[in-house]
Amino acid sequence: MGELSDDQLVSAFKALGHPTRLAILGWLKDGNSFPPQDQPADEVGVCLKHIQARANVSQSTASQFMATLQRADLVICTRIGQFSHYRRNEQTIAKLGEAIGADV
Amino acid sequence: MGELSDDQLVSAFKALGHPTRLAILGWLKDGNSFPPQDQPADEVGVCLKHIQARANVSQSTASQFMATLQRADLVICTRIGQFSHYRRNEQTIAKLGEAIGADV
DNA sequence: TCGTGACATCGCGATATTACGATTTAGCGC
DNA sequence: GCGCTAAATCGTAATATCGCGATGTCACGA
Repeated sequence: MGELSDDQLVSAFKALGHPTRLAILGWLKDGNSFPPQDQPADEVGVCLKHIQARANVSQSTASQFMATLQRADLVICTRIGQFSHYRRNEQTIAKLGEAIGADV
Repeated sequence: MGELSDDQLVSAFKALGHPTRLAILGWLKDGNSFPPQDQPADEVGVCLKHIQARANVSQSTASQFMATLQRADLVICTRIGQFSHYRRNEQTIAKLGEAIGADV
């Protein structure tokens, strides 16, 4: 369980430096607050469609937001059939919290 | 001692989402690692000139970096005579760490 | 295999950020 | 006052990000 590199820190901070992406990460704390879906949200994550609906952006924008969060390792994507499910990567988020005060 | 608003979180993350600004905040943890100056660095902060020299950027760029960090409340500026001294705002940094996991 | 729905990627214009040199503002010593 | 230095601000070109519609890819069901 290593620490986050400087590059990883920067890309995580960059990803969080946008109001909608920051909000999405907060929403994902309670996956069951989203509409029901075939797979349980608290296991496999929330379907992109539901994230898009709550964020009120186009499909492509929602997809790109999640790709940015994923590149920063802040979320994990699980694809099941046609659906992409996103859930928080609590490990990275915890490391980020630890990095503040230690590295930062 | 309130918490950070969403806007404050976003602007703090945005400010940290740049490798040089992130590095500067780390450097400021040990003000005495900079060249000596009239005022003690661990009391009043580090002179902009020394930050500029270590970051290896132009004077105007260094000034703007610090202004960005200051707008995000991550550093405090103390002007003494002609010199602007910058030190970490540990209070905001601590709140930011707490916000990760709570809000984020 | 053909159509449909879910998602990713492309291409684009609009906007924001970056980093710089030049200029301005202001403090200091003479 | 004058010159010198420190720092903020201005103006700029280059670059990156934002958000969208259009297109491409893939899974599913009829």
